[in-house]
Amino acid sequence: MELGKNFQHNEADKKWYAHWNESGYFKSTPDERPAYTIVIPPPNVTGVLHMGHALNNTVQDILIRRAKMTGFNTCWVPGTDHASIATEAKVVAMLRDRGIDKNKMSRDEFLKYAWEWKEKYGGIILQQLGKLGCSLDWDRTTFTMDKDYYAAVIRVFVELYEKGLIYRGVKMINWDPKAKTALSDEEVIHKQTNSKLYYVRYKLEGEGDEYITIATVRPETILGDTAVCVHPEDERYSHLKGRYCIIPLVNRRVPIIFDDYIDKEFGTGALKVTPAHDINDYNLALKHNLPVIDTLNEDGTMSEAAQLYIGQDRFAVRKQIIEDLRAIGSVVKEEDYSNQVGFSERTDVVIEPRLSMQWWCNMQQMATPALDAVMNGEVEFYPAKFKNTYRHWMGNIKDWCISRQLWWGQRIPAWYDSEGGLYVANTGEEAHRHYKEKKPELYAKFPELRQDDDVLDTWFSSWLWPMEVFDWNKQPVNKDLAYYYPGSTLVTAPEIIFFWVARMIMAGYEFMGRKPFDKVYFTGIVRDKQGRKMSKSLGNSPDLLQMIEDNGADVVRFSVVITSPAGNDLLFDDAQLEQGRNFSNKMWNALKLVKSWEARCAEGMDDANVTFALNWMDARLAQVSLEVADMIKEFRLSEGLKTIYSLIWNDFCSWYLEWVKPGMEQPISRNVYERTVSIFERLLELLHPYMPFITEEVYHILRERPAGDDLIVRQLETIAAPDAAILKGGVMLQEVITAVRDTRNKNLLKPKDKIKLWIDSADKTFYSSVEGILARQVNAEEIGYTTEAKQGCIALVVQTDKLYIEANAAAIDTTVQKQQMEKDIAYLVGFIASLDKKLDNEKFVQNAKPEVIENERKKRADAVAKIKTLEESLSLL
RNA sequence: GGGAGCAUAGCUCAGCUGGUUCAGAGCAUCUGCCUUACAAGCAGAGGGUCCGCGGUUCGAACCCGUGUGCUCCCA
Repeated sequence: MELGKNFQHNEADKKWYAHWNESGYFKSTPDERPAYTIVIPPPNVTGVLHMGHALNNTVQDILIRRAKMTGFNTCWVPGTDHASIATEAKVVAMLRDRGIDKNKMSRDEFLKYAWEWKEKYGGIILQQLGKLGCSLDWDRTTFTMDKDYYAAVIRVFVELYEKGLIYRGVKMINWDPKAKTALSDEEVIHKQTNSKLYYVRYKLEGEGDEYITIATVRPETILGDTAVCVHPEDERYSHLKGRYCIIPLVNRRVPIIFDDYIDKEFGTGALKVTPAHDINDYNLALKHNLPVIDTLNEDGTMSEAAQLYIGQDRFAVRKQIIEDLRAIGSVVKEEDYSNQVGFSERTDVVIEPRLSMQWWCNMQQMATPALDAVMNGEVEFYPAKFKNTYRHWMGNIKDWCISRQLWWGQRIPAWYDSEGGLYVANTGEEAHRHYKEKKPELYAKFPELRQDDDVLDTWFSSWLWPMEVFDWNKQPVNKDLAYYYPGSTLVTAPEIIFFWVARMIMAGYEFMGRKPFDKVYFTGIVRDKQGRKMSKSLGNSPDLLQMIEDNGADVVRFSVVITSPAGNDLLFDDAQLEQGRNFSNKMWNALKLVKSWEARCAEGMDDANVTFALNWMDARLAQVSLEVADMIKEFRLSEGLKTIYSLIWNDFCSWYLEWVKPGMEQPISRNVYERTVSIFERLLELLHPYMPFITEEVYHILRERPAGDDLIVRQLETIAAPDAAILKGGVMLQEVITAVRDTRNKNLLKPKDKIKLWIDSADKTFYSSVEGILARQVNAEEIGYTTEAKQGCIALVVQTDKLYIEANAAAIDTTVQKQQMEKDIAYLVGFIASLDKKLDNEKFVQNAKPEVIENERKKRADAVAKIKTLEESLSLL
């Protein structure tokens, strides 16, 4: 079979993904094996694959594939969430493009369009995950607005309402004027912003020209001021007790009030109080019984109540009002000021604190078991540092605002009668029944109920994900749920620890009575080369699909994982793609080499000269397999990949293949060939979870295979501890080869110049076992043994063995060699001195553990022996 | 303002319970090679005040304190 110059990823990716999928390898049904379950963090239905997804899902796929190869029945559940705000915005935009105004259509009409949009675009991101190689059980694909899922969300709402944990109330909420909905605290992003602090004077009521000056960054809210507040102990203002001042422009008379909430140092020490637009001011208003004037409309324009600028945007008014205030001489001064401003996570507009009637979920009770579970390790966090973050949030948990003024989402199952009476129920019929029972007379007159217009926060549905993907609501006791729940590992980004992780844990305990997953692995954030977070607005996120197209999924996976230490941020750089490409190429070439031997196999050859290589490679494989198993267990995936990379490139390609490689046109022993192929297969096994496509392709080219013999489902053998002596021998052999090569280089011997190598060592057995390998690797035509110094040779020392290179004397220049040896001796002398200092120190000998002392003595003895060897060799040069 | 984390080679990071085979890896750099799978390669090399200061200890990259710089989360 003729192999191409390179691995052709485009064909192989497509071919193998289809093969795996069609062979049912991604599917899972409960059986007697242990389950390994991952529920995907459902990507937003409006989303397209970006670097964050690539990292997150590559990690999950690695865990799943590895588990698959180690005896688990793996189930990775795909799906998407409906993303209320984002999707509704998309649909509104789509309608606008078609010349349709959302405000002029009914809820049902709008939802029809929304579903149309979802059917058309909602599956894109899942297909893209397939391109990345994700081994998802597609038959289990779930959407948070599926009929059954919808019902589950409603049921949970009703249950929590009946338990008294959900209630309706007026509070200060975060208002998104663009999406025109309330948001939870978690959906507000605080950013440091450069603002202006304006000092504005309010005239005091009464005769004369007395003023009080306040400082504000939001002068447009002046129109809603209903008091000015100062600290009771502030001497500057103590004379103002009982006085009133006049709000400029609107000429409203408001009291000067006193409260120790005020920070005397900030601004002028006098605070304008705008109860409708600031939570702290609102609290003051409650305490001091002040009126509340809401001067903003839902879209962020000024309301009728503002009296001025009605219908104008809040930011335009901010500029205008300052000019107008300046015109009447009310602006005292302005200064630059840096403050934290809240922005909407979804629409990126500035959030308005707003008093509003919303639905709330009291989290206090649910938080307790969820907090305990993480603190006592029942749910394990990796890295553990996130336990702190979690504890902090859970310990100060606030009620969750769960209603959204949108149409796309689960509509709140609350109905109102004409008197405002409230009925919460799973269905409209049920609500009517309650109504009829409770108020038969009213019912007789007005049987109609009006359902609440709002929908629930998307996270109020996705917190049920780990259980509802297994059909919890419809069949609370079912085989899948019993088998797959709790999930093994949740892989997600730390930024949604509160949004989602914490709430899933709460929901798990509240509704299942059990945790939703055993472990949570938090990946890092993907950043660009300069360390900036990748984002649409910065435009620094590469086109991932193009990247997969150009490089193949394996290379993208490689580059994403190789640089991503456990739980740390990932700095993505194109250089890593190159490294991955080179690695693929390396394996492809190794395949070509091994394949080229297939036709040259000879039976019954004497393998003695390469036995060491075979045994050593086995031992290295065992050693690395064990290391990698530990690393993956601890989510040190990047280290695992580095380790495998090095095993394949260095140990296998650079050493092993060179050691067993037959001479030009020479035959190779059948036994050596077969063992080489097996070793190659085992390397592919190790690498497969990281780079599934090329490994599967190479696996199949390596040998003819019966149907069903696919790498993806191969089971890893249990590994016995490697033979330490062979490993040590391998290191020694490599050291000798490197040292001889280096000496050749330093003495300006050409690669083609033949040498004779003389060895003076106590361990002749070892050298005879590697003689053939050694001779070829250093291009020696002969290897001999000696017990005395060889005159006229270049001497070198490896550990405590002496080696002599006999070569064409004319070419030899020993200057560099000599310098190196002198340096080595000097280093060792210093080393011995430091050891002596330590060993002569009584306190050390008294306090240190015996084995430590013993080790120091041994080091000293070795160093002494080595100096002796070096000196002898040096005297020859 | 509260909390968390980080600082080791030019870059990205390992370094588990303190003990000179522990100062490491990969990438990058330099030198020599078109050597019979691979120049997307091979062989070899150089490179660090382990952020500063103080302390604990026989011994500190590692533990404690402090300063500086950076990052993240919360308010």
